[in-house]
Amino acid sequence: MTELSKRFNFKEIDNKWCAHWEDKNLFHAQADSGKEPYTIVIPPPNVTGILHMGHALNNTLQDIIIRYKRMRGYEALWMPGCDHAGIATQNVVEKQLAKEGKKRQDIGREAFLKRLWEWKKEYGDTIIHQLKKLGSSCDWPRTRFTMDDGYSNAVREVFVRLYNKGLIYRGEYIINWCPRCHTALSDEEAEHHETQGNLYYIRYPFKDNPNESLTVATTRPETMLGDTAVAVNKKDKRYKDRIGKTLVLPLINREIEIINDEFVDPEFGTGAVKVTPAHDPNDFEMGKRHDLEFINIMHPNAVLNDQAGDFEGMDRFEAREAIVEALREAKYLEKVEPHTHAVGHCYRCHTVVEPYLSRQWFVKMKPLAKPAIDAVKKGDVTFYPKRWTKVYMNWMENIRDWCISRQIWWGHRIPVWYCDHQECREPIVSQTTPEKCPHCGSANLKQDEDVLDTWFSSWLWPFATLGWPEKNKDLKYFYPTASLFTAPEIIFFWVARMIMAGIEFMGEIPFCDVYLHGTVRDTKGRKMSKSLGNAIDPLEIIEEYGADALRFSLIINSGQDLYISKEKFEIGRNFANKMWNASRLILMNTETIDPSFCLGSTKRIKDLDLPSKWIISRLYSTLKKVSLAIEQYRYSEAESLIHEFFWGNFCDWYLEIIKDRWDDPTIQNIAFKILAHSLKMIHPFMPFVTEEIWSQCHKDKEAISLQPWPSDHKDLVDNSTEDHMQTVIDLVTSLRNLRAQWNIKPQEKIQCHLSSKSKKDIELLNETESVLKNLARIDNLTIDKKPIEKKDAVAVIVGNIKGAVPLGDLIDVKQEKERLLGQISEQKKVSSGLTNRLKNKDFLKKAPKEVIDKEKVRLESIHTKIKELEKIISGLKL
RNA sequence: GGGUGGUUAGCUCAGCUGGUAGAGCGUCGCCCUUACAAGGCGAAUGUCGGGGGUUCGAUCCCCUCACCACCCACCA
Repeated sequence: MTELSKRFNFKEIDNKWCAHWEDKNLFHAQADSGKEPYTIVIPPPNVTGILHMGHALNNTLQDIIIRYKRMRGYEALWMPGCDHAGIATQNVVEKQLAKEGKKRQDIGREAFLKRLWEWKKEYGDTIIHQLKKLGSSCDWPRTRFTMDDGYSNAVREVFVRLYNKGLIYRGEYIINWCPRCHTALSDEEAEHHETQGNLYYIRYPFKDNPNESLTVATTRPETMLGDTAVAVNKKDKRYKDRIGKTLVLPLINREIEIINDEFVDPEFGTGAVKVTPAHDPNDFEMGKRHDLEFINIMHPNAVLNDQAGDFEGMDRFEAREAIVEALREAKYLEKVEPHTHAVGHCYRCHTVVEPYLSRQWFVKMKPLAKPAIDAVKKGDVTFYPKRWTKVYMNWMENIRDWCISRQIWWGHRIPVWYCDHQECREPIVSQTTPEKCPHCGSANLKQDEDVLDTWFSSWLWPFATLGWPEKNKDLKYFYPTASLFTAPEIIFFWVARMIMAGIEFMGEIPFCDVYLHGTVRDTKGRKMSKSLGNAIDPLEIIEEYGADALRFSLIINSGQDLYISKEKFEIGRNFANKMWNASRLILMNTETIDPSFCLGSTKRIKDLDLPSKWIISRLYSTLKKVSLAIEQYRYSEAESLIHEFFWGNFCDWYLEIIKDRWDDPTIQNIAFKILAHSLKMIHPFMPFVTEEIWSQCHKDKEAISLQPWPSDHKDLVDNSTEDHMQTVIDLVTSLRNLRAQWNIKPQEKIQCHLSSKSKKDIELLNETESVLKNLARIDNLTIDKKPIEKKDAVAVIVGNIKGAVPLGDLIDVKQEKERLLGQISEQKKVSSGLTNRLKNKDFLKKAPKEVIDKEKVRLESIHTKIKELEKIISGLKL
């Protein structure tokens, strides 16, 4: 038929099909198709840079299911897009700017945003391009961005709705402040790392008796400058009568009171806590409880301010050392102990965050969390693997309010305006830019400078991408989505919040299944990252091995976390090449293909030879298992099944067996059809090779991407056929082993007599005579019911060929008998154990029915096995 | 401090409801047999982390210990 090149030239093919799919807009899904919808939304990659291996994995998983569902006849929509990634993207552009020696303030908000949009254009396009190279079958014309016009509209709508519902409020609280990014961070954005620090013990002298003092312990001594009390627990006998006394704060001589608070743990440190309400979340709470003064000692860049006395102008860590030194000199420092504790770091720039008092916008989360907890409890949303349910629940049940304002420029500006009139205190919260103040009518309004947390837009992704708040047919048809594929890292950031938003704004969960995949790591188990320099660039792998190889290799390794090195991609490359060459063989030998030929014609099946029946049965049993595995998100297993079938069964055995039978049109048709079905089955995993081969052998047909998934044929799955063929395979293997053991050259043929006691076996041997001859390279094969003499044979197989005993010499019947007797006594032991159990009343009472039935079946099978063995023994001739 | 996952062949991992251990890579033989050397055929290698328990039988279930990894947490 067609001449294909000897090696699979993936570069050419990848590009060809990439372009083809896009030109034909093959993956566009429409609301009025009349089919059942199947929707997934992409976890929008950040426009910070290029795709990494984690994205490759994530998107391959999604592409597999969406291609599969499309072939299954669903109106399959995969919504693509990117996330503006507020702080992250602003950071990279600021870095770029820094190279020119500028700060964002130097060029102003407008110019800075312009640069960000330029960046977004470039990197957004790159990311989409890379997704395409990976083979992702997204609905490209629908591509969305979390800051495009319609989307911004959705964000404002949500803000206004929540505000009006009383779920958004503004307040002064301790938040996580990144002194480098100059912005508030949510609790989730502060990453806690175990850090080696010190516990400093400091003496605070009493006012009325400076010779006496009370010792407090702290990890951040510099915050003492903002202390406005010392707290002890009244249950603590040591300090009970000190409550209410006054201390003098060293270095700055402020008078502070000793207060009682339940929070204090007498066991920790000295049992006395310095209270810094403006610089610690717990102290903040205590400060409110006791009406203490809040003294802010730092500028937003973590440099000490005028409250710091002599230390003004020092950076916080510089000040720490200086203060410790000063305390030491003044003999206030009692001791320093090493102490490891969890310190919060900015998730974007890894700067140590500072608990900082600041006025921010928050979302009240408890009311939103409740229905989202119920949805998971009820099973409306299911996590895969199951264990993540607990992680989700744990967070949701202890959820805290969400700080959503960020002091950066890149993002959705908070839709709040303030009137410059002193009396108009109420902020004006509005969908659209208000003309004038509703209270005083002044047109002098100023919009809030801050922008919203990135996730405040991302959490709307499943419906905002479909046009919400507009009520259109897309939204109605495609929402809710079916499944979400993402990394466990963002279960709180994103997954949980999407569930809450979906229920709150759509009245319905946003997705039914959440599949959390592993993290891609290097072979040492470290996370792949640019900064570590251990990242493997997916594009490089695509260049070197092909997109199919990348996809296949990633998925087959994807049970848990993936430990990836470059060599791991060979398995995919080799498999793609194998498919290519098997197809080449078939295409070279199939001149006369009957287009109406169908594997499923039962009439013909009966007359086929064993290997053909076998490969058809194997195809359909594999197909069934693969479908099930895909539906259950067990993709690596699906690939193993495919690999085993296509390579291990079809190529290694079937194609070898039919090698000299290509002139038979039935054989041609079978081989061709098996290939065609295999291509369909493999297509979701390796779209490029399969598309190319398909196009080579189905010139008149549409792309394989649009072909229906092969239908099930339960009637063609035949276990006994598979068993029989397995017997033949075992026999051939045994004979091959013998050849190897005896050092018989491959070219050399051997003579062989085969014999069996079983009539069925003899039939099987007769039926597969040519297979045996060819594959085991046997000349003069004779099949005899009787054991034969040594001088006539090189290999003798006696007994039931299922447990064939290949021997170079005439079989030692005595030895064989002993072996079998051993087996029998082993089986009898088990049988008596089982019998005892089945008589045991306790067991019968306690065990569930299925267990008892299973044991009964088991016992029965043991009995028949014993009988079989006995039969074989009686048949052994001495 | 709480939680989760892991510990199986030299390496990376399968092993779904308990029944005498599997794959890929690597290693070692023999083959350039015209689909494929990115290939074929064959071989070797495991007290299934330690200890205990349940069972006729445990890699699998229960307890316990050890180690590794990750997540969460306001003990200053």
